[in-house]
Amino acid sequence: MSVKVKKGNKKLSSNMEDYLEAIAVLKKDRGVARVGDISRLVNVKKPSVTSALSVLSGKGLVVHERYGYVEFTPKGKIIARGIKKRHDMFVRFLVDVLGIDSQTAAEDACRMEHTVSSETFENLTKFIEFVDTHPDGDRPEWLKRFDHYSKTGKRLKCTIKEAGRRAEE
Amino acid sequence: MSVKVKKGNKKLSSNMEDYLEAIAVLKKDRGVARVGDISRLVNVKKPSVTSALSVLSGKGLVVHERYGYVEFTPKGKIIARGIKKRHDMFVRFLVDVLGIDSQTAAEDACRMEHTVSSETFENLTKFIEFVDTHPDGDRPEWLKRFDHYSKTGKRLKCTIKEAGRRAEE
DNA sequence: AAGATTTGTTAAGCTTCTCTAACAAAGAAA
DNA sequence: TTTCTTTGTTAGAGAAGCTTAACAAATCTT
Repeated sequence: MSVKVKKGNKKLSSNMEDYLEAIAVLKKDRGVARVGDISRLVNVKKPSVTSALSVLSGKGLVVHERYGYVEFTPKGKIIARGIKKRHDMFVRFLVDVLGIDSQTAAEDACRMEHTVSSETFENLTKFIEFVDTHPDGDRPEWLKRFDHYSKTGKRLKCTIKEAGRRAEE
Repeated sequence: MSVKVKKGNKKLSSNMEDYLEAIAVLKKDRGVARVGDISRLVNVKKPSVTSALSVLSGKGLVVHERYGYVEFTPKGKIIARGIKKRHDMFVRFLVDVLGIDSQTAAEDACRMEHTVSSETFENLTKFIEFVDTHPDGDRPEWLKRFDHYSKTGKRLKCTIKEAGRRAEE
């Protein structure tokens, strides 16, 4: 016989993901997460936070007693960690590869992080790893070429060093 | 003295962008866009399309008379073109760079395309250009290295040709 | 042309998420 | 402790978008 209780096992909306993420950030930065801080971070009014918390609570992701701090359940903590991972990954891609300024990157990441399939997430992660763990020097040669292409619209046919020498002429 | 008519100049919601995009696709593929086809493409019921069309109509982006085909206004056509550009660019990135299968890439692109800032869009466009207009051969050497890294988790320290030779051993 | 089928619209209602206004609890200060 | 201030909650309402059910127009068939 089937269970009647709402399981709340559906996928989270991106709004709810935002709340979870904000809570994670606050707990990390200040130790505790309070309604007012969440509302500031997510950029909504406090009543919206209260109602979001009751939703998340219903899904078994946070614990929140009236007028108290917000805590994660173990399940909530795991999900929040996953969200943060995706977020950071996007920021890294936008900043490290595309050269977006970190302010804009953070904003874009906040929106993009809710939309990717796990395939894309995985491959993008690998891509960033590939870039960031590059052996020779901080930044791969080809990315330096991209930087140049991005700035000037022109391809470098030679190495950066040669280009540097030329530029000095 | 200020105009009282609703100008409808606000930014489009991503839902409305989806409708515009669907209309563009249909007009391109079949010459005309009808409510039923749009509803299938966007994956909503027909009444949702009808009401979306009245919104888009109110914003001066489409023309739609009862029981008739849907047409773009000049303004609508321009906007739809922009949306399609972003969409295609994402698909190219996901497929050409990350190696996502085109089915998943299309789905992801549909969601991601609504979320990027113009900075990110521009830089991502440049990045794709940089990749796709690579001079020597179809695919840049470093991307081949990424493909390998992605598949095996191991970096190639040598050229692909050498790796190929090794693999044959 | 008459009826049957397909296609589109209207009406009404639900869900999610937001807001403002008003109130209640907690904490700080007197 | 009584009052003031800050913080949080409740209630009520509204925007967007979606759905189903019922109806109307258009099109196809014969």
